[in-house]
Amino acid sequence: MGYKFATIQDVAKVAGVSTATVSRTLSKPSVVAAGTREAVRRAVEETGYQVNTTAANLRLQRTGTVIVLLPNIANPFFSQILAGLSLELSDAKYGLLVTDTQTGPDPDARLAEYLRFRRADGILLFDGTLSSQALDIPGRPPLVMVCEWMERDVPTVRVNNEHGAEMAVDHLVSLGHRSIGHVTGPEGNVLSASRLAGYRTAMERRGLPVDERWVIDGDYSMDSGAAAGRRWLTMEKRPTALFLASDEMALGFLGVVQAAGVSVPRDVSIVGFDNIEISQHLTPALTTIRQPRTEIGIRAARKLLGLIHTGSLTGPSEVIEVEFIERRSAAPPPS
Amino acid sequence: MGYKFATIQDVAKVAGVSTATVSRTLSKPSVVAAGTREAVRRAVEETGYQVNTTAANLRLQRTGTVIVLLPNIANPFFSQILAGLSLELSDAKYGLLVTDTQTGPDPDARLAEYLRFRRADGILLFDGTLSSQALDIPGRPPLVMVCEWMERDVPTVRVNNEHGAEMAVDHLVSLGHRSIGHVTGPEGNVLSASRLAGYRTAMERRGLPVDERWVIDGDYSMDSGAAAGRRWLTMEKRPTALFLASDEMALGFLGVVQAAGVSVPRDVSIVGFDNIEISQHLTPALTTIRQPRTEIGIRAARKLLGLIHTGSLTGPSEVIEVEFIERRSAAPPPS
DNA sequence: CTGAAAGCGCTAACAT
DNA sequence: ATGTTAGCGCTTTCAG
Repeated sequence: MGYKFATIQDVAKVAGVSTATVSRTLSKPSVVAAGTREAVRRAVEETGYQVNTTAANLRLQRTGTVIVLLPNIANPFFSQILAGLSLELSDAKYGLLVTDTQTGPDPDARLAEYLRFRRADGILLFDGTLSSQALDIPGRPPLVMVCEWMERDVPTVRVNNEHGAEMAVDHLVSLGHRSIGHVTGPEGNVLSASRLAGYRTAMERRGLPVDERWVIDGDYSMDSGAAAGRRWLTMEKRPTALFLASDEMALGFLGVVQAAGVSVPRDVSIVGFDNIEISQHLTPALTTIRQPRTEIGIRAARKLLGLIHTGSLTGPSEVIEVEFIERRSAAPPPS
Repeated sequence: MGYKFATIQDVAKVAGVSTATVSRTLSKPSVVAAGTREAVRRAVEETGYQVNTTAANLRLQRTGTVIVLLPNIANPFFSQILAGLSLELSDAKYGLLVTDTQTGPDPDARLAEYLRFRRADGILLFDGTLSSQALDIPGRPPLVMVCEWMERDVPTVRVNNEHGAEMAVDHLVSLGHRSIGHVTGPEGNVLSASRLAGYRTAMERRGLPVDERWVIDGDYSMDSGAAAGRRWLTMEKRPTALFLASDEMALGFLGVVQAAGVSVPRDVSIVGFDNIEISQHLTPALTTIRQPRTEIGIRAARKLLGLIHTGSLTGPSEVIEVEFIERRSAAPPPS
């Protein structure tokens, strides 16, 4: 505190020019004479001048920051996406304001509140539980939904969940499985729904019946995966393979059935979704569907920057492809 | 874009008072008459006024944001700390500007660059590789080092690593182990050093010799844990137990030795450090040392807010206690 | 090519 | 208790 930063005035004085010239030299060097430019450059050096972003932003009627609304900051799934975002946004000189919708009031109120006292130039929304009308705020900045989506013309960056699910099931089928179960994500979630849809589509396409008892409710968490494992153990007619809608659930499942003396993949095959970091280190290493998280972050950031630039609130959506990763948790069914 | 936000002038006009009164009503309501206060309140409602933080910050000579410098945003270990930070800082109406030191130039340059064009009111530093002189920037805001620390009077919030290591080793000793190995964190890191020191202290205190071949280099990653596992498998005189400086390494270790047909904890006992989320779901569930991450975040945020408030750059450091968590990966040695 | 000057929206002396 | 006013530091017309 108490330290006085050099201002553009100081630079102007030292360089013997006006503040306008200093400002121009810094933002559009081409329009000032080479000699002046050089004098300003020296003065900047001498004074140690650093632009005051707050003042510039006030003048330019912008904030220089982008808000990221996450359902839960603590979820590691988001951290890598965040890395991608950060990369792209800091290149564009935007700050990343991270907050989560879990603490405090509901997402709608949260978004409104956040917009209230901290205007941002753009919003990246990872929370699918936000209601459609929460977006009808006059003067709201452009927004991109990431991973989630809603019934509304909101620009979205997401992953091809259906295709991922189909690849998972196809793999199991090609190994010879005919009774294939599915552990779902939380109900009412578009991601869960599309993974489930992909599962059904693939089964149908291969002419395989789906026994509804094989479709087990989950919520992406390890605990729900463990519960699914206990459920599977008590079934009288167990499916020989399962596609689980998240790696975390696969982990929970694996722990429970292995503890019960079941061998994976000898006795049961499993395929997860996400390719979280631990998956490759499990025993057996988990066969899964990779979501390119850093790329999701980068693409989302670019899309938002584009909207900010053009000042538009709507735009096309992007679907990013997923990748099937074969490891050791799926094998032919026991004969 | 194009949308015009209500300003304090608009509110003043509607309420029939001056802008100063509006401002006062909003920040120090007690000093304005009840009637006026009510009129302003109504005018705010009517106009939909929201304070422009940028303007307020410019006027108040502050930025309203805190920078968080992480070595690697994508590391899930930090995400929960981030959640704690976010909680505390958003209560205090501070924004959280997250960036990582891994992308781009070295941490020193990174810090300098960040301070240059985006002044913050405070810094939370999680990167121990920053050099001491990088902090000697005139006018630099207060800074708190989190988890890491350095030879310098910088306020720090960290965890009692020595004690955690000692508890881990003590537990193994009390189970009857006498040959106990250690897999270290990366070299030159204060955390690694203090966990190693705790290990040596505990061994010495119990009168147990440390065979230097039992001290295996690691770097916290699963891969290095797996390497340690392979190393352990080839030893002619294997230690019956290991304390690993991170849960991730314990995971890697576990995968490798289990794949080789070794049973944990029957054939070898292991204790990790961190209590990452998966640890409780492993088979066997991992005995470990818990770091209270949310609390670390909260305490760090509070300390920084305190410094910002008092305008001081130095202050006492805090050490947060860790907790021993007994699960199933450690048992008496094979007889 | 450069300078003068207005003004972004707000807060805090200072005056009443 | 309230109003007047200066000014935070910057960018950008508009003149010259």
